Amino acid sequence: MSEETRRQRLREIDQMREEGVEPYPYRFEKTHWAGDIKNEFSTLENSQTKEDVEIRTAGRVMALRSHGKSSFFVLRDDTGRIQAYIRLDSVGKDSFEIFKKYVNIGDFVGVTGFPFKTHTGEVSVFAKSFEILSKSIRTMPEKWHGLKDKEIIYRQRYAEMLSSDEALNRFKIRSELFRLIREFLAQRRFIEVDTPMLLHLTGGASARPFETRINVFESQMFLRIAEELFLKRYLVGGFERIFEIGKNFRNEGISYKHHPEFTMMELYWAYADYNDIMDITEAMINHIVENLAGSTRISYQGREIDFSRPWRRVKMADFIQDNLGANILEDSDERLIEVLKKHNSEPDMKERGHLIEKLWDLVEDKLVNPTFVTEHPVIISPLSKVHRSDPRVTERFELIISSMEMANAFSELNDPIEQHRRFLHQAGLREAGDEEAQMMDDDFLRALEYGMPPTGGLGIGWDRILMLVTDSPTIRDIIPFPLVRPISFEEEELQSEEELQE
RNA sequence: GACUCGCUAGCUCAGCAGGUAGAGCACCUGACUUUUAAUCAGGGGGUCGCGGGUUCGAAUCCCGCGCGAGUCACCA
Repeated sequence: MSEETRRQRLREIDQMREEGVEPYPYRFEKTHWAGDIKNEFSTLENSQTKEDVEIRTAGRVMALRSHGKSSFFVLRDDTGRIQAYIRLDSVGKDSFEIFKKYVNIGDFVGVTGFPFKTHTGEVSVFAKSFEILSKSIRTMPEKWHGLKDKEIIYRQRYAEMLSSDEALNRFKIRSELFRLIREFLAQRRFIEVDTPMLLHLTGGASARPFETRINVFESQMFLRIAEELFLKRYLVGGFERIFEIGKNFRNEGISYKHHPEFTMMELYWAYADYNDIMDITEAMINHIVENLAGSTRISYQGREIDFSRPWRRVKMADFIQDNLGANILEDSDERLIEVLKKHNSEPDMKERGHLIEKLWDLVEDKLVNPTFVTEHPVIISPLSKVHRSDPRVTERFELIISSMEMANAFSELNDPIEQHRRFLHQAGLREAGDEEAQMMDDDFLRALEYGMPPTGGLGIGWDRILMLVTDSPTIRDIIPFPLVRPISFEEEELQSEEELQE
């Protein structure tokens, strides 16, 4: 990495200090944000000044247009960009010299002055004084094309954020999403709780966990793959409407819709069933999409998705029957395998639940608009109640949007004897080599034996909803700091350190 | 994991009949007191992803590796 500019900056910083200009001061009293200034003074006439208003704003210098005895520069903060104007006769010769000599694109600068509109009608700040707040020693990405290299974008997300307003906004939307959820649920008497991520055994979902070790107990531990089993313990304890938003970790593949660390929300609602959960899911996602995208009809990767209610509901067995001609409730295993093979899908295991999952995968991509797929067979739903009028299936639904599973919910199984039986079946699968089968959780069963109210439960992968709302083609675009293969910048960093030691 | 494509200055890219590397932005110097991709003049900056091979000579051709992107397969 040859970095002439960086070396120049380091020299400049020394020089600044010699001249008594601190490159990294402690504080700036900021009274106005870029977006606010633009809004508040948009009604000024061209060339009009408002000298009675004092503005103190700060941000990163994104553009610098120097004209000898004056300069225009653009400051960017997390509300937008605002142009500032500085001139020799307003800040004085010494100060102006410092500006010319030391302010570069990329630096943080604070400005004190008053609002005005330029001849060409841009709301700006007329600087009466300025302060360098933090010197940057690396060059910014190109101002017009920005960063395009995906590798840099993912590995140095800060570089994308600081150079792309679109990126900054994308992650502001992420934050806004979680604010909206909390607001929505608080209005309905749901309270936010938390559960452990570090566990002695995992459960609540079918997935391979990350393994780690704890030194004090000298024992193996797992990162959680779901919040479910602990949130239900809250219900046993007496909580009625709870939710948790947090990370889950699954030691499986990475794809445009899978990321090993992802943000899941689970919600449990005592005295409700899966029909109630369907209603609240529909209402909540509808509410969030409308607020974030401005409409319940959005365009995702060139395809329209319509969130207007009510959403389509199809029974899993019917949908597979209609599309593949297989009956997952009645047909023999052999018949299911036959159908799978006909569609070039080779089952890894002959276990019936696995066959059903594979069949489902074949038809999932037919669903674009929000669709509730309901009544999954008991065999693939170890934590949900048997359907009240059909013992072959459960009171369960998954929400599919744009071929992605967005939510999974059911009338929660609260019969401890039945739950024990289901765990035994899962344990059998595990012994037969299914690494994703659930583990027997005796403490959870003990909790159920104390009694858990009838409950509707829900899990939503909000990252995927966020993909839709921001029209992002991959989940990595909406995870601020996605997982990347560790390597490659060692050399670069080593060199940087050597330079610093000079 | 398989296949396809990519990796050249800090960033965005050009250069590939094999002849020793270029532009724009950014940076430095100078001019310029309402510009907005400011303008004008001049200048510095590269182990062409890494390693090996072919060749008098490789950014360019061949092989291996690394990292990334896309498609497919699998788990939310």
